[in-house]
Amino acid sequence: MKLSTRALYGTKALLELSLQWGEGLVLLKDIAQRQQIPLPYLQHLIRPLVQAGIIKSTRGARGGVSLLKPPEEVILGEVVQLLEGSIAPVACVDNPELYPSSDICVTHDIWAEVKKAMDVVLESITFQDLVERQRQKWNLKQLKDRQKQCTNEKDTGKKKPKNNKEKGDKICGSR
Amino acid sequence: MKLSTRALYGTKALLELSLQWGEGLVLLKDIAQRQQIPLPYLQHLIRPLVQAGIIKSTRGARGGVSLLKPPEEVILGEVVQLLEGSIAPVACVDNPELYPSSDICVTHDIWAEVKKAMDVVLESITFQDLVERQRQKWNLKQLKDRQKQCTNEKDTGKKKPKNNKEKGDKICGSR
DNA sequence: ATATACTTGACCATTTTAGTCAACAATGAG
DNA sequence: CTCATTGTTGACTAAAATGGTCAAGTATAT
Repeated sequence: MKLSTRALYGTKALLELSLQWGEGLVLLKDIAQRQQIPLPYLQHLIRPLVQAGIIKSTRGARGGVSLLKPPEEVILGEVVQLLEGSIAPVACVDNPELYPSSDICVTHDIWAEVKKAMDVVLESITFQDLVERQRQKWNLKQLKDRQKQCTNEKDTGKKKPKNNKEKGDKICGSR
Repeated sequence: MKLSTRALYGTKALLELSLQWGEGLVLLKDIAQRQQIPLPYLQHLIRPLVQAGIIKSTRGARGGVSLLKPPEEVILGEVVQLLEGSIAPVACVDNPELYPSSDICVTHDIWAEVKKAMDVVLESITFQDLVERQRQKWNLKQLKDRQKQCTNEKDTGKKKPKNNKEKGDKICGSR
């Protein structure tokens, strides 16, 4: 029941784009570096998103990619569907007509319920939600770091604003 | 996000055993035939269930397998876990400590929510539930078949009780 | 003894995954 | 115009996972 790296990387890439919504084009190279995704792989995996009209891409010098719609209109469920295909635990949940015994098979119903539960979550989340959650996380972390600093330095009054670039971290979800 | 055939087959096998709870030992051969599972494969895949103490097995003539606990005490979630391993969409959901960036990664939180939603469903279902659902399905089907028969035969009064063996059907979930 | 059933370990073909590489096409800057 | 830049496309591939099979072994009832 694992998601492929496509869905994981793709979601992260879209989160990057969402965070920079309204700031023009973003280089795939930069996304790849920030999210630790092999560039040539990223170039391939975003294809479905471009074709579905979620991402706009511009070639050539000063080119790049960007969201085509505001983050609040991009549904996580739709994105995962595009990157991963159906998240149904079994194929017969998607098209029961191909499986004659689906209508008398109780396990079929169960897997359909599992899929439904996942859908409820994925369809309820937009990339704007992700953006807000991310910013909140950063704020929390900043706060915690500052507190730690204060206790360490016995409250010297020095203020070191923390920068948001998180480089070199092992990416959660990569294998 | 597909389940492996192990989880699918294993669940079906346990459903068979649950349906025959209290009726002594069941032959793997019979389960394999009824659920269209290759016998040697079935023999392997139920191993974790035996080791976990969900299934009891007896070798030799007049041997077979059976449930060790009543179906209402066998949780679907536990079974899937045993057959499939964790259903977490990404490994870092299970052990965030291995992934340093988990605490600042919003996508991590999302996949954790997805897993939680699946867990709620899977942990709430016992094999007794499956048994009851299955029997209800059979009853419904019987009813429908009888109605169809009546309209076809212009109510001749003839009663052909339908047998429950569903042979030759393509199994839902098999690839 | 022997037929019956589950057990165990080794093995294997196919498919999927996670990429890489190279050639190409479009675009802007100088 | 041309050249560096940046995304596009298709072919290719190593490694892992999947979905089994096969054979030898062990326990049990008759």
